[in-house]
Amino acid sequence: MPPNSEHARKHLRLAALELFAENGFDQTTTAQIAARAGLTERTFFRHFPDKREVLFEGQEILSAALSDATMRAPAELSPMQTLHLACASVTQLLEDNRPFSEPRQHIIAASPALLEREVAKHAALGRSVAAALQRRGVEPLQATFAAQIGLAVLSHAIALWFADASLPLNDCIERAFAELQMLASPAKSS
Amino acid sequence: MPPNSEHARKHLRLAALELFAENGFDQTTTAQIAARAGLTERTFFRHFPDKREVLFEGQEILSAALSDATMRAPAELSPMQTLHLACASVTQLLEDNRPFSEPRQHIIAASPALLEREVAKHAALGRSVAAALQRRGVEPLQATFAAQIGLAVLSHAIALWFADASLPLNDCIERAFAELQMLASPAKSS
DNA sequence: TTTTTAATGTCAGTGACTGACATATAACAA
DNA sequence: TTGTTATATGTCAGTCACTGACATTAAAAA
Repeated sequence: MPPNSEHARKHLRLAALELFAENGFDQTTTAQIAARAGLTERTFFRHFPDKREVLFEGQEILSAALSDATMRAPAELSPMQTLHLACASVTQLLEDNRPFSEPRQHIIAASPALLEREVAKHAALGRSVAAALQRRGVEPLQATFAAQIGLAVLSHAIALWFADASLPLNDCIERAFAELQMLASPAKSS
Repeated sequence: MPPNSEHARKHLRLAALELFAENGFDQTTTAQIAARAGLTERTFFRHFPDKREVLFEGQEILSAALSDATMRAPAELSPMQTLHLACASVTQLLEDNRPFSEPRQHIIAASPALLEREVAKHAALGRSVAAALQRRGVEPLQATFAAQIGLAVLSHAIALWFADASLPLNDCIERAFAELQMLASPAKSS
């Protein structure tokens, strides 16, 4: 094979993770990351479009999985039922990634710039799911709205899951969708 | 008075708006903005922490209004009733700002970097509202969840409002909250 | 072994952003 | 009026993220 590229990406990601954890995102230069990986700054930018992106790889996998599940759901399901099913279908993916995403969250939470990128990724995920709903015949504005709500529920489920490590993610998802119904129903008090 | 600062800010904002509309965000340098405002690049960065922020002023006003209304709502209201009331209480503010926010949206939508900042502002608004709900006694995770849902409803209401200029924003808000109930209720089909 | 191709290195350059220091201008006091 | 002070701005040098152009290496295939 021609010189392996995955090898370099892996090392760059690892070096970045270490340096961000040690010195913080802002105090770390891309040249330092590249140096620790035994590479040049220029090579860093050949693998990642910008300094932040080194922490956000694999996001497209979740996005694709969620969108696919949304499109493939039985046609008779309502938008929210569709999203419920789609969320349930990506639990395995999220559970596999948990060991990686846990330390990442700490780093991201410590830097406004990284937080900004994180919410941008979340918004992109929302647009992707909304597009999938549209392909099921949902009106554009409705699709965007439903996707936003569905992702808020998923985020809440993940928050519950992070708060209590013993709970399976699937249970958290069930609970989050149940809490959505309670929140949205007009009769319910606090 | 000592040399007026508001004057410079206004001119910088106006110059930026014009240049972004003419040449796009990426093709505009901060030096150009400052030059059109009759100032220096250094002065630009004394008034705005970064190039994007010149488009995002007044956001704190909405954030403060929404948080205040959330905190001041009658104690017996449920979280979602509280947010419904809070949303209704900022319609005037949003309607007054519409002439400014409409052209801004076009510029923002044309630049990924600006879109990223916009969703970051939205997320910050969500954190602020969640904090307000917490001060009403709502549990942290619940508060974050409810705030997310509430802001998604408000966003949807604004989308409806932008889609049909003849509708009053208040009607859009009522409709958006009604649509949330329909979406969330399990019995309903698409 | 030679050729080819993908990955990397080198280097110069742009533009966002910052710190340090100097200057101007308006209000206020003498 | 004149000097003093505080705030806004100018100037300049420097760092760092990011890019284009071109040269170089190393593995794969011919």
